[in-house]
Amino acid sequence: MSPHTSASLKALLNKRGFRLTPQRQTILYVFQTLPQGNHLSAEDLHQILRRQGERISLSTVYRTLHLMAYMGILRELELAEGHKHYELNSPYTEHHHHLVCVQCNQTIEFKSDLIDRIGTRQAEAEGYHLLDCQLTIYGICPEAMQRGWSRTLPEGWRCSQSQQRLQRSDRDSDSDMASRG
Amino acid sequence: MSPHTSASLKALLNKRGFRLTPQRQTILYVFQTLPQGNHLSAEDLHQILRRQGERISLSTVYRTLHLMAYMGILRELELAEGHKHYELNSPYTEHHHHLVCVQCNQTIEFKSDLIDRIGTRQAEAEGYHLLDCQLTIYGICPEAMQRGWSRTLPEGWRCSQSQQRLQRSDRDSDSDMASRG
DNA sequence: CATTTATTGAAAACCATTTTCAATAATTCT
DNA sequence: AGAATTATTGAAAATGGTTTTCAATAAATG
Ligand SMILES: [Mn+2]
Ligand SMILES: [Mn+2]
Ligand SMILES: [Zn+2]
Ligand SMILES: [Zn+2]
Repeated sequence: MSPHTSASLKALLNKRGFRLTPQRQTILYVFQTLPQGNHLSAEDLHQILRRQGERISLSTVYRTLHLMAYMGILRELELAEGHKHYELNSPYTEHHHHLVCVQCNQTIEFKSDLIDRIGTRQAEAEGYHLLDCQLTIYGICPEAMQRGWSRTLPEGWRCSQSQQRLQRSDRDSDSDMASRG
Repeated sequence: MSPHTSASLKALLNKRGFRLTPQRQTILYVFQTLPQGNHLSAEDLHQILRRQGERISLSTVYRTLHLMAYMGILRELELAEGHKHYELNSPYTEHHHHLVCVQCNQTIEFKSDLIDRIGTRQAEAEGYHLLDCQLTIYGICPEAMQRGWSRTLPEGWRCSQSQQRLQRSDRDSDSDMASRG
């Protein structure tokens, strides 16, 4: 599907009583020209904007992200600890899922119609109006493992979600765990 | 698989240099006796504890949640805006996924070996050490829709993530959007 | 062009979570 | 068992991402 033009964005906004502002146009443009596979936090976006000479306040960045996620233009993702990430939503970008390293936050995208179908079916089955479905796989990337990241999980464990940030006292055995995401 | 006893928990902790404390035992017990399908935030857990007469500080609650998630005893979930939720992890609870209403936060669990298999395969394919994979489906529950929650997404849209909390000014058309998760 | 009212930026407020630090207590070591 | 070691705790302060406030500005509408 074709990306939004100023006109189509304006129409979309006005239809709901919102207004087209230069700030919103600029922010959408950042996402539209962002290489596939990039995911921006509010702070990321704010940095990019000021690097481009735009002077859009952080408040407006947050407000615009919310607005566009609400309108379905952006998709909100929980990829890292502490802050959300955003990307263009389908159908402007193909719907996909994420595999993310809890150590270094490297993120790999992958598609799966099967998962999308399961998500759709499940929502239907419960009478829900589907908004989004995202399979997020958490793991440790090969590089992080080489870098000495070990996790001996209790025997029998099949799937266990990791956590950064334990107490300071963990420097010995799991030294890099204390690092911030 | 059998749940943790004080002894097995102690062994698990000591193996990594952690210690068994009454607080940790108590917190694990709360999760073990929690009805399937319940998901606790740090604050939830803290409330339950003090209702039970236990006087465990909120700091310790947070620390214990992190520790147990790190050890794979608990699973960390992103079900609502603003705070994480925790539940017993597999294999003590069967691995499953979630369908959640972005309006009222009602959460429905469902199993899917197919998804688990896709997650496992995908992690393997990239050489990742798998920690967890969770399909989270966001939608609007039937009750919320009846309650007048509408969302006309742009035509062609297939999957779009919703957002609470827009500007104050949205009271008119989407009045209940401003409510907190 | 005038009117209405959504939007913006700057600063302050918020609030879930984390950290600090001194006191306490679980483990380990005689 | 008792002493030594050091992980853990609670209370309070700090943090940091996000939200709100509010007066000024500027889209939209007619
Ligand atoms: Mn993506
Ligand atoms: Mn669950
Ligand atoms: Zn990594
Ligand atoms: Zn609902």
